[in-house]
Amino acid sequence: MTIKQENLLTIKGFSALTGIEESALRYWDQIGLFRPAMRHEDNNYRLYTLEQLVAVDFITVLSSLRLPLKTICDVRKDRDPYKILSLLQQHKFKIDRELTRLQEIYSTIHTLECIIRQGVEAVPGEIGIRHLDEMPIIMGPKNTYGEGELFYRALKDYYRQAKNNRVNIYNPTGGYHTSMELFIEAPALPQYFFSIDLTGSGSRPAGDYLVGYVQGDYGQMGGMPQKMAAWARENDLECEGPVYVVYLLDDICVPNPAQYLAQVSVRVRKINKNTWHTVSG
Amino acid sequence: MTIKQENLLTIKGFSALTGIEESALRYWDQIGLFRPAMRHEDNNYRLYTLEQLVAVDFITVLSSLRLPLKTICDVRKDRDPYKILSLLQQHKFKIDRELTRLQEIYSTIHTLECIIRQGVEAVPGEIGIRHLDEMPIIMGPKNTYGEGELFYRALKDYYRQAKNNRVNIYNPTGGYHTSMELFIEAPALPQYFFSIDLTGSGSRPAGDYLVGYVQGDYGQMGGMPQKMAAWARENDLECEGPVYVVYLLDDICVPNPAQYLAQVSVRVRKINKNTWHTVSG
DNA sequence: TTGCTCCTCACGTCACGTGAGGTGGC
DNA sequence: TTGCTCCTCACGTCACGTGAGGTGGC
Repeated sequence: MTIKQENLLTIKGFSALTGIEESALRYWDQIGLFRPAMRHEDNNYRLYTLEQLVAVDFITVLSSLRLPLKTICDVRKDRDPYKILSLLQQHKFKIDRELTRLQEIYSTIHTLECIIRQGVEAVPGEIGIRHLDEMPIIMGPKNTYGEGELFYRALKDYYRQAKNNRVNIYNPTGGYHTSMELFIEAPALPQYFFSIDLTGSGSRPAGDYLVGYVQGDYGQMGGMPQKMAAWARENDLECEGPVYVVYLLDDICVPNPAQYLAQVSVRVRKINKNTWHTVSG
Repeated sequence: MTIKQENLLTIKGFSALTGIEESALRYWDQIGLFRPAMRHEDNNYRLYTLEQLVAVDFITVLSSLRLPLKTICDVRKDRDPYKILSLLQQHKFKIDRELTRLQEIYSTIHTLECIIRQGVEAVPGEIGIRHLDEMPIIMGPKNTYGEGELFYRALKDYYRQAKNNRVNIYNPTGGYHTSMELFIEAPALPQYFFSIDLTGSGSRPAGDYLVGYVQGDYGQMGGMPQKMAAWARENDLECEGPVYVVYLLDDICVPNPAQYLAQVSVRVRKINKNTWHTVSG
């Protein structure tokens, strides 16, 4: 099959047809990954043929997943169908892992969006009854506190074990206090930490919660625990089950820790027939 | 909240906890993206706090999709909840596009694997009846040939329109001849080109085909068209419908065009009650 | 003194991107 | 001469990675 001028493409035409930048084509030529079929005798222009499109496709598919050009180069220099098959197999595994990772990140971003949106809607200091949707979580191990200030050691332990258990460390973290009494006693020292994660087996169940919003740095609950307990009593409610603390706004959104915003939530039970005061909006 | 030695992490500890390399942490410090909470008074060591884990998470999530560190830097310098929300929104779009792209590549690789596997199993020169599964394809426009050697112009047109129509150009391409007669007449000039693509609306239907395997460069069919026609006649078969030519082995797998391998397939119909000779294996 | 962790500074890497200065045919 | 496409060569870029040479406390 003789090659005629008509079937030859200059670098510009070949670039337009493949979508590969001219600079990339020159670089590929330089490192020996992919060379033009020939050079023009007079002006040394690079001349490509249409058959070469197949090779370009192959290179772009492999490099699309950050396979180093050096590796692609080696593969192409000494290729046979079996080598290519095994390479493609490995590549499929890589793509699978990448897909999983991206889906995790997507889910994390989605969770983060929901949390921040709640954060911008919340009024600091407000206390009331609110319906909360189910929030899937992954619980960490029980925290052990010895002397004061060991909150951070517990958090460190939590992060460490999360990494060991391959829990997605990017997910927002919350504090879990086993009861309102313990929360009042030590509002900065939760008995557990948890990650908000769609794949979590645990959850904060959907339902009506007594919810309070507190502005301030991590663990700075001000008088919120007492205020919430008082609010419950005044409304003939009894707190039951655990207290969840989730930071809706933190370093991600606001540079100043004094403007962090936490959501405190705990389930309540009527203890007589008075009506509830419900927060509007 | 006073910071005690106990809550401070040296670069090694912080690196271990976050999984970020020490060199990356130093680089982030250098460009002002993420600085340690303080330096040790005596030895100038970088000292990180556990609160800083949140910021690291945020940075890694954003940079995981190749958002430039400069952009992340700018965002963090002047952040508020609404800006972060809009950034996350954009980021979700980016992830969506990336997911789609990866799924396309996965599917292309899968198709390529199937084709190459058929290529290594095929015996060059062999002709016989074979069951072929359905092959989804996207047809290109009708090729127009004027004078000789215009095969490449047609292929170029096909690629161009494929790009314009956002057909995944990475997919293996085949030739489509509208009838056995036309294939015999001009075996190197198919009336159409097509892409093998799972999302294609067209297809080569599943069924028993008369299949021939030809070794050689693109369009070099040797005597295969005539041989297949003869084979059909000898076995009291009549070719019907289009002839598909797919290169199972080409530049991707073998460096020498003389060793390319094409599969030619065409549907056949019995014209009397003689039994068929079926290829083994 | 040895071993360890940290420091800064400089240079390398990867896959190009971007001029700078020059060529060749209309 | 002008405009256009191509060339080579050199240097820049991005996000680090990798020593080289030095410090500080046990």
